Amino acid sequence: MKKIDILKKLRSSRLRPTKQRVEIAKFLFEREKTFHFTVESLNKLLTKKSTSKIALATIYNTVHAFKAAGHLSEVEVRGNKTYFDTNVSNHHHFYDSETAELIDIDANDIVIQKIPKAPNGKKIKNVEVFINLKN
Amino acid sequence: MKKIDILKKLRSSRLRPTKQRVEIAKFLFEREKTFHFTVESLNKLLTKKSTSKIALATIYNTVHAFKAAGHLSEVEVRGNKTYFDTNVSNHHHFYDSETAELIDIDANDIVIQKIPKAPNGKKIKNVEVFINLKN
DNA sequence: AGACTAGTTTATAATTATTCTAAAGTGAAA
DNA sequence: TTTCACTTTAGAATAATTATAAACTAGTCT
Ligand SMILES: [Mn+2]
Ligand SMILES: [Mn+2]
Ligand SMILES: [Zn+2]
Ligand SMILES: [Zn+2]
Repeated sequence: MKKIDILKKLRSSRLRPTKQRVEIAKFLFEREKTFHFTVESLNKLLTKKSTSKIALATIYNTVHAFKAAGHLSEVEVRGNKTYFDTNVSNHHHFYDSETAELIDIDANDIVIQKIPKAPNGKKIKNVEVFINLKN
Repeated sequence: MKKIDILKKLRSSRLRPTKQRVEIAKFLFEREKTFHFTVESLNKLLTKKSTSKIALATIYNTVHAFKAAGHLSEVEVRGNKTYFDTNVSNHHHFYDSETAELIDIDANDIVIQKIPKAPNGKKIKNVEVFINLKN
């Protein structure tokens, strides 16, 4: 994804392409593979990479704005930190608790044969599978 | 589960059956159905139910001790609070984000037909399925 | 360009969940 | 009963996140 696309991406979701947002968006979206991160880890990586430092509150704001715009998804894993995911399609995860690392599993690589019906008055929104790993 | 069993349960895991532990254990384990809770919700329910109040730190200590002893499991759900579960067998969950409620799904009620193999050098510890609900 | 304004960033304070500390209390072994 | 390792407790500390409010800025309007 090139810079012009980053600007389009931001503008199309009514997010002003500020210096900070562009820098964060480039870091997050200009890559081939899915990126899983916490606000803390993103902050560290951005600090290392760039000269201008972005306030932690801005990283929180930006990540939440990107999530609200559908550019990021939130992943639930064990622990008290919130994980985000640049892969916003329906997919699953390996979770390696040794390294606290997530690895994507394509939705097609897991086939569920039997599934219970939703409780009365409720519908199934989506199904998430976590495969916990050990050594 | 009767009181005598509670005492056995505690003693068998080398946990002294103190007044607080017995009270919490009775509240958690003397019930038919699975109970899902956070430390905060447990604290509120215990405060409402009982006359003697138990310190929050004790509830944290006790819940962690019960978990370490295998009497409780921890469930990962969206949100920043840790959820615990009196069902320690391998099972799955519905998650109702409207009510922040978990509902058990028996392991046999979900059959997975196709599953990817674990990354190199890793093994599959277990598979957890979350079925997110909507109205 | 210059002024305007709503949206944004930032440092800092506040909040929430959880863990730590260390002093007082207690179960149970001897 | 005495003893002591284990437990409880109030309160402090830490960690993650959100709120506040003042300063800044992108885009619009002349
Ligand atoms: Mn969580
Ligand atoms: Mn937290
Ligand atoms: Zn992912
Ligand atoms: Zn359960």
